[in-house]
Formats: sequence, structure tokens, C-alpha cells
Amino acid sequence: MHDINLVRDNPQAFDAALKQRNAAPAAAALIACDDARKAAIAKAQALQTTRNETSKKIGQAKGAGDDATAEALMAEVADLKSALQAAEDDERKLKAELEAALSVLPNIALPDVPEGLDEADNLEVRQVGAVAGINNAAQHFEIGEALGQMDFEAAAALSGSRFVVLRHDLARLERALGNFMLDLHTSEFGYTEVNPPVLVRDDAVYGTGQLPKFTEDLFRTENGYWLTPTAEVTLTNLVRAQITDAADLPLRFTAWTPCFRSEAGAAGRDTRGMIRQHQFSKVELVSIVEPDDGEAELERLTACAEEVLKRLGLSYRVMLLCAGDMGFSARKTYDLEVWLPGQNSYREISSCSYCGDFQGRRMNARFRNADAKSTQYVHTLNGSGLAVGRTLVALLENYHQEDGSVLIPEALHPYMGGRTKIEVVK
RNA sequence: GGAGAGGUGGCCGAGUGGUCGAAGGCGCUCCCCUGCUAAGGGAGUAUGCGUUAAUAGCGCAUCGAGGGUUCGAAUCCCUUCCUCUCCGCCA
Repeated sequence: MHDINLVRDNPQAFDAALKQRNAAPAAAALIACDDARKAAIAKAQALQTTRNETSKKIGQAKGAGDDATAEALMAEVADLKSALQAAEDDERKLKAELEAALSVLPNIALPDVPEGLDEADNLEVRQVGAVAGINNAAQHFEIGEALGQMDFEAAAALSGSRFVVLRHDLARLERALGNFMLDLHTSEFGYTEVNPPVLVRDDAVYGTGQLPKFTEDLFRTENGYWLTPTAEVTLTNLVRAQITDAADLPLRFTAWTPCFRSEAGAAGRDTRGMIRQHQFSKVELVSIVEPDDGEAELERLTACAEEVLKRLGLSYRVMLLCAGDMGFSARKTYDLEVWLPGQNSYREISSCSYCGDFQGRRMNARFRNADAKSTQYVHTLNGSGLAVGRTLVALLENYHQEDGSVLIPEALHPYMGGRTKIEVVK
């Protein structure tokens, strides 16, 4: 959510920033709506002043037992009522209109974010690890099915397409990955482990920006809960509608949760395998910081996610997303793309974003500085650390052996009961 | 799921239609007194919005949230969220 005052301060710059995000100009309409709103406020307040003064006098007259004066005053304000009602309705309506208009506008990019339309314009920041050219490399689902531990048919029978059943060591590998990532982030990077709900109300999903614009991407229960598409929703909303003490910042949360996405716009894409599922698990990182610390925190958070890849010995590159390719709430985003030999390409495995006060304003999440009297909106960041399902995919494709087995990277050995490889199950 | 109670300022806690943004206490800040790691006295101590050069002044709103009744609501009505108690059910 944008601050309407910033729009008023510099409408041209605002529209230019929107254009970068592939959004139409909106400043003029927003300002017109805000002008009307302010006029309605002024009108309503003037009427309220009159009403309050008169009511006070009525109270005094009644207290003094002067009923005649009280009656006269009451007659005086009688017709004020409908005018006030109308002015208040007007104000409410215009406020709702303004909020509705603001709530569907994407966040604007930081100055160092490259311009561009889509992923073709993203900028490679760095590449880590060697990219092995493997001839006829197998895809993860071929490997998993050959291992006898990845079952898409069973999942389809239970739930339909875009689900998977893992068994044996692959099931355990998923659990190992979640535990390994949580342990890393909590013990080495200072994140607080959280176990949040995966069913939430409108407010929470609105706070992080998935609502009201992206309902079609979400699953909803019959009684109105939303299934969280990412723990970003719950972890970020932990500070909603609160004033946090500046001394408590930064707050850093991590959680390993299932994530649910309808993938409405992805028909036909990644239909095979575990790359794109309706349900997948992910370890999420969220930071709540003061404004001045936001950009540095993005580097830190990204580094935390990268460390997972490094410890697993996976090759990857870091992409700085162009303005047109970023998510709705982001001001700047790094995508981590892991090398997948089976696909002979890099695939996104983490997305780390700095959102500025965009979510803070939507959530009404503020902090108070010890020396400053007023409050400010907190700045928020989130990133995957990492998407567990896709990490499992990467391990299969990168550690696949000629005999069909899959080596387990050393960092995971303790989590796999000392096992060093996954072999075919008969 | 059934029955009941309740949500007031940083905290505790008064207040059931009229000078209530809200008594009192605690905490905190500043000042005075005291000269010793105490006590006492005084003042102050919410947030948002509008107006504005202004975090000056003035105004409006806010007693969980949103509506409503009324000239006037923390106080009455409706809706909703949350907390607690008892019963039922249950991992």
C-alpha cells in the first residue's frame, strides 16, 4: 500500500514508477479521489463541531433545569442530522474508494532495480559453483520413480494433478531438508523458529499483499479461511496492528510449513514432476526492520538462503529481478536459481524480497523509536530459505549416480541417520 | 456444538445516556525540596486524521472492531473478533 501523501508530493514520479511495474498511471485519479475525501472530511468535521457545541449546551441547560432552552437548542440542531449523516457517508465511501484504488497498485522499485518487462531482463549478479554438463541427464521425476520412492499416480488418485507421494528415503529426505534448514537459520543466523497456522483470515493475506488482487492464486476453505501460499503471510503478520519497540528490531522469523497454491495461471507449465505443485513445503525467512536497515537486511537474508545451497554443494546463480518481473509487494528482489542438470537450466529455488513499508502500512505494523515521538511503519523482508520440494529435486538431479542411486550431501548425513546414499527400493 | 461472563489509556482499575479523552492507583519523564543510594511536593505522560511552514495552535475521531438509536453513547441496540467459565465432543 502506498502513502497517498507521497503520491500527492510527486505524481509524475509515482506514475513513472508504476509504469516500470507494468501498471497504468494512477496518480491523477488517486489525487482527485483524495481531494474529494478531504473536502468531505472538512464538511463532516464542521458539522460535528456545531453538533458537539450545541449538545454540550443542551447538557448544561438540562443540568440547570432549564428545559425551555434545551428544547430550543434541540430544535436548532434537528435538521443538522441528515446533513451530517450524508457527509459522513460521503467520507466513508470516498475513503473506501481510495483504499480500494491504492490496494491494487504494486510496490515501486528501488533505484538500483533494472528496468525491464519480464525475466529476460533480469540481471545476473553472481554465479556460484561449477555447472556440470551432463549428457542425457535424468530429470528428477525419472530418478525418483526409478528409485521407487516418488509416486505421482498414487497422489493423483488421492488428490489429482500437481501432487506427489514420497516414500522411504525420499520422504525422509524432505524431512531432513526441513530440519537442516531450520537448524542452520536458527543456530547460525539468529532466526527465531516459528510454527504458524496455515489457515488464515482475510486480514492476514491482505496485509502481505496477496489480497485483494490475487484471490485466484489461493485456496479457500468453505468457511472462509485462506490456505497460506507461503509462511511469509503468517510470519510477517506476526507484527500486524502493533507498535513494536525499536529496541526489539530487527525481528527475524523462520518457519517450515506446507504452502498451497492454486497455480491458476500456470496451466501447461511444469506439468510433470515436483517443480510446480499445489502443495509443497518451504522454509521461509522473514525480517522486520527499521527503514534504514532494509537494504542491508536484504543482502543478509539472501546470504542466509545462499548458505543452504552452498552447504548442500549445489550450483546456483543470483538474479536481480527487473522491475517488471518482481512480485506485487516487492521493492527489490533477488532470485536464487539452482542448477538442474536434468532440465539443463537454472530454476528458481528462492526469492528474497525487500518490501519497504508497503506491507507495514497494509498491516498497520509500526515501531516506536526511543528518541522519536512518533511511530513509523516497519519495513519487511521475506525470502525462501529454501523451497524444500525444489531442493529435493535439485539434489536428485545433481547427485544422481550411474547405478541409479543418489548421493546424499554430507551436511544432511546426520539428518538421514548416517546414510550417505539413496538406493532403489524393490 | 450448547449455556454464561467479559473486553476501558504502558499496566491495574472506576465509570450504565450529558461540560468523559475518560476518576484513582502503578509505572515513566521533567522540576522543586531534601544531602545520601529513601521519602515528600508540583507538572507532564495515547494514537490517527484534517487544517498548517510547524511533531505551535485549533478542530474531528478513537473506551476490541464495524454499523445503528439519540440533540448527545465508554454507557442503549445489532453484527463481528477475541478472552474466560461450565457442559458436550475430540487429536
